[in-house]
Amino acid sequence: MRTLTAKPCVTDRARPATLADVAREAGVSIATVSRVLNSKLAVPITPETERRIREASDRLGYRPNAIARALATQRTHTLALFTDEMTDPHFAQMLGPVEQSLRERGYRLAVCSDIEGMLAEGRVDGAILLADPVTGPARFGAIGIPVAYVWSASSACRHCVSWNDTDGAALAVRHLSSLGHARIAGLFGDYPLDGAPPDKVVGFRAAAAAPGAASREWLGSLAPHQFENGYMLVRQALAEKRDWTAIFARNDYLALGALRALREAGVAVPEQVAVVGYNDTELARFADPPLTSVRTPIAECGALAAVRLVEAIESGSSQIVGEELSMRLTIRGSCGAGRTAAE
Amino acid sequence: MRTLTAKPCVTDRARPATLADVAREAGVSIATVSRVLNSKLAVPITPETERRIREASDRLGYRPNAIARALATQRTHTLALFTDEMTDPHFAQMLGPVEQSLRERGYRLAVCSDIEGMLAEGRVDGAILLADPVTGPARFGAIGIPVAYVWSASSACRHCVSWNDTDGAALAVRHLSSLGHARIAGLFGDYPLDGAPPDKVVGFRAAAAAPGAASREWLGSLAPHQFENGYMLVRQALAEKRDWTAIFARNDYLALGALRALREAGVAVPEQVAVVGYNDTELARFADPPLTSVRTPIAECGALAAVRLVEAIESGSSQIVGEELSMRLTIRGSCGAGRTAAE
DNA sequence: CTGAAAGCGCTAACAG
DNA sequence: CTGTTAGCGCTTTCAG
Repeated sequence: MRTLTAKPCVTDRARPATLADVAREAGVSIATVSRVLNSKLAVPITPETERRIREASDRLGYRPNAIARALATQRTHTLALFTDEMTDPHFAQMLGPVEQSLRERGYRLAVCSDIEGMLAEGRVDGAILLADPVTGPARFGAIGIPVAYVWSASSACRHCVSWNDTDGAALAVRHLSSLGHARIAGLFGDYPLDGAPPDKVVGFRAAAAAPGAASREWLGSLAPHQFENGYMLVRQALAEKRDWTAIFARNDYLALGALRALREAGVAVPEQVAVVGYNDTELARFADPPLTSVRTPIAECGALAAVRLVEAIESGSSQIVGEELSMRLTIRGSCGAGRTAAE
Repeated sequence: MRTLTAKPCVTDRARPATLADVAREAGVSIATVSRVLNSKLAVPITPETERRIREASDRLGYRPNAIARALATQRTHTLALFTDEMTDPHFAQMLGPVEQSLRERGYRLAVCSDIEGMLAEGRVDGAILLADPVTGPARFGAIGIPVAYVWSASSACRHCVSWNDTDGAALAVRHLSSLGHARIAGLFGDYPLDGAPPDKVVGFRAAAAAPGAASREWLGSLAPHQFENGYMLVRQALAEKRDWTAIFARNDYLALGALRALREAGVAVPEQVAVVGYNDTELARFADPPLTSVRTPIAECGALAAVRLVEAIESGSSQIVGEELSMRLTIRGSCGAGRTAAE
């Protein structure tokens, strides 16, 4: 019985073949084998020698040992991906693209929720950090390897491939305005009130401050989970006078909670109240009505960060050049676009 | 200004301190440093020597180089996690637990959608494969390192930490039966009709074949995406006589599509038709009505696979001992439990 | 064009 | 109790 993989593996001993094995088999030195098999052939090689080596290599099923190579070259061809939110659907959007982007360039991906260690242990050549580039350095310490932050940034910053939540919120609000909504509620739920307000709040306020507009914000934590919290906050708001016609939610969970509260109260979406969410997760797509949601370019940012990091590493520079990718709005049923003349 | 991380890093040179640096600084041999810092102190050390070494180590901010250690010990302390479905919410359930489980044991996680290479390059000590243990070996070839499959298996198999989709489907159907449903539809959508039917279909058929019961199956691909397909299939079924009172869907996407079609047709869930999904993803939790869904223990399987793999690696055995974890049903509103006397 | 030899940073006998 | 000495498997001068 043959195995179905291509790799011939005549020698079935446990230990995989090494350069020395191939060299012995081909009757040449280990240096020559290394040149033929791994260097870019900057050095000329006799065709006959090369043939013998390749044959021997195939026969033994030789595969270079990445660890040994890494030790010799001081390059692991591995990047770390750090996040606190391993199970967040927003994060899930980027994992695949990052891994693929790296693989295409001959790199591998190590994911970790504990970046300290990883970085100092020489296991990776660089790191993609899903973390705030402002507070990150204090948290991760001086990192000896190139890093790329992937995060929302109000202004493009040097090591960061970013999107802009201020823009994102404004995009949503302007869209609602263009649909005729003048009284828009911001559903923000719970966030630390000390310190500067989050970007989304800033963007919301700026865009909702248009002439003739009246905005309000729903804050606080009525329930531990975002969905329930959104539900409770909107329910509470519905108990009062409904002098608002649209809701902008800080994320899809809150928006879904709002949708639930509205339906329960018999308020039609989008006819009576329009709703826009944030992050454009799968939840938005399958909500009923389908949720219009602000789409962050997190996947594209991740892939771009990966590319930039590889470039930086291979060019020997210790910093990546940042870039801000633009936000988009995924329009579905919950905002009522397509039902009015506007936009 | 001080950095906020604990690691003192007095020497700000680019290259991190090595064992040799510490040895020189402490005036001892490199072997002694290695003993003090890394071995389990099986060998007794003079307290004074140890103190000097630890001081020197701290002063230089020494961190052992994982690559060099891996080369010397032939152990990378890294496991690979392979999956084809990097962005699947079902997969997302396991990523966090696996990473954490490994981290607690001093291992790291490399995710990859291309396992070949990874395995042969000596980068990892073992691999968790989200793949069918029956077809996997042919696909991945003879793998030289311990692997743990994580998958649904009809019968417990040696290298597999599994759950059982046959049981899962039966669990859902029996639950519906216990609620009084005798005519249950299986919403399976598209699956290859050559070869043996999928476990869920088998489980459905077995459980739905109870005396007095009448089951039917909705198959086919009316739309490319599962959600739309579920929607279309149910819509089509609704156009005919509705002689069924419950739907068991092969996954949450299909179930959500069903929910949409039912609502659109004015059929009340769960009053007129009960619906049960599969995988218990976030989508189920936030559906309206909240979707009762079969919960696979994929996260627990992943974590257990990680543990077993570490055990196998550290005990030198090349195979893990498999185990089957049991299925559960997460009961929410869509099945109508709690509204009837039954169960 | 090819081989010998010196590491990469660390571990693990083996002496002393 | 501590130091010396081989490697782990590969890359990379430097000779020839």
